[in-house]
Amino acid sequence: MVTHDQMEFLGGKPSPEQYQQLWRIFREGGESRVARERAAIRKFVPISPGRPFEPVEAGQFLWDAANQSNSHVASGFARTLGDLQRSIDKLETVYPLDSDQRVGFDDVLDFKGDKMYRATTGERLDKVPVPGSAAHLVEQPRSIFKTADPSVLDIARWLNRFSRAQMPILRWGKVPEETMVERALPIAEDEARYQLATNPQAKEFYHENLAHAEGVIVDEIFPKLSRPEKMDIFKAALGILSSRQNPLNNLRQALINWQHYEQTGRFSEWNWPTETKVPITKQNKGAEIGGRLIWKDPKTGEEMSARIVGITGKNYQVAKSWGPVKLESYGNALRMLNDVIRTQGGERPAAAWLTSKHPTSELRRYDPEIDGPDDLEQYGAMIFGDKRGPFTLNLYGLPAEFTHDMWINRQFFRWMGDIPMKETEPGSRIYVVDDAVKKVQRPVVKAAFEELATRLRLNLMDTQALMWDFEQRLYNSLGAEEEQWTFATAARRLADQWKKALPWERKR
DNA sequence: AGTGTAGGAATTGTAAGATC
DNA sequence: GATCTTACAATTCCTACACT
Repeated sequence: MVTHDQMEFLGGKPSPEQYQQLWRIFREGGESRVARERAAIRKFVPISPGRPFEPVEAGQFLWDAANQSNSHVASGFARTLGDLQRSIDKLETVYPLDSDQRVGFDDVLDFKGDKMYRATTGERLDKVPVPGSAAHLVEQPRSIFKTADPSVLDIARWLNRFSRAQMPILRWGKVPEETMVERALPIAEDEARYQLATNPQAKEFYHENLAHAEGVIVDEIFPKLSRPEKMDIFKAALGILSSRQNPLNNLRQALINWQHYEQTGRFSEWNWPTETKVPITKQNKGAEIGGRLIWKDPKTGEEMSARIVGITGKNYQVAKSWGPVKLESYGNALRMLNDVIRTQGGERPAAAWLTSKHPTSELRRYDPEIDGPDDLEQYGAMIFGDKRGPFTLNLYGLPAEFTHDMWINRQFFRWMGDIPMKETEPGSRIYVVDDAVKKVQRPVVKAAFEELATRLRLNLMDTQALMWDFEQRLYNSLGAEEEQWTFATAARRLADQWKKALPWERKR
């Protein structure tokens, strides 16, 4: 879909080349769709069999149509270029494009025999790209958007368009899973090989970055973490607290909880520095542990809110969650970690248990809800969940596991031409959905990356690191400014703060 | 009635960027 | 410089609904 920014990019009256682009989109679409759609397009373009088209003329017609200076549009099909584009997009969802030669809005290619040219510039392109591969987009950063910092939404929409122009959309549930994996692989391989040629160190990034962060933590914050079994337990807490947190907050909360662990021998299920007491009164009497308590701060009159984590004689004990997801989301997993340390008989055996495989029935001792047949062997850390489990295993350097992060989702569904978006309310702002990847989709994405890893002769973790870096380069080359925290930069920042005061003691 | 799936609500501290 | 806005390295829990 063409955004307002893109419309502005066209800069009022398009150049002949841009008319030509416009025309190509309509012409190629028109030839590859069913008659009904072709008829709709002919409303805009006065072509008839036998009449040779003039691309510039046709583009001019489209532009006029978009600007309402043409009677064909008076019937109300489209009023602006954006409307026109939305209509095309709608048609595309009804009548999927054939996987023919159509390419992106601003990237029309000409083929003469097996030779390829960029239609806009006439530039000869040596390599015929794999349809859907975005490698050449990273190679040649371009100004697609007029604003300096297009939103992720703008870019995701443009990327959907880029993919759909070259291949049919593959929607989850509409096509077999194998089809999606087959689609993904050639594109993935092309993009991965581009990465290996241009930024091969990306695959080691994850490991080296983490090693650096560990060094800073041990040297400047908690020297006791130099003991491997303690670092292993710390990493489990780090993994659990990663939900919806960037590395800075993730590491900060893990360090704060480690303080609690060193003092009490267990991790706090809630953000303990926020713990406070609220007197039980007639009005708030009868609330139970786990419930939400809302009260007014007696000093400031400010409305406060927290979860009840305990009840003593006269007071409710209340606290907040470790992060932006529900208190239990972190709390349940931290309780499991405490249980593992206790029942396995200490830090060293607990770490060994988390990093080795056991039948699902044994994992159910800690997490009764975990999926899988009783005798399926899974890593102990999988009790922390589908995302946090593999993430924790990656922190341990176990390369066999797959972490489902938002970049992997964006990338995989870009290959399908269907980066998901949603409206929070009808008519309201649309967001790129980075979350809510269904459980059933995960094995499919994982299968594609496993096969990719095999083809590249890399392990899964390095493959992920490589592709994660590619997707970020792609978004950045299209104008996103995705600041990326890493554990190393987070550790540096936190160590500096540590010297001044413990973070939770700093004045807000 | 039971099972499986999809999708929405709830959860909330931080800091960069925008605006005053 | 102060204050406000926005979005975030998403998950778990719950409910509605389709299907058996």
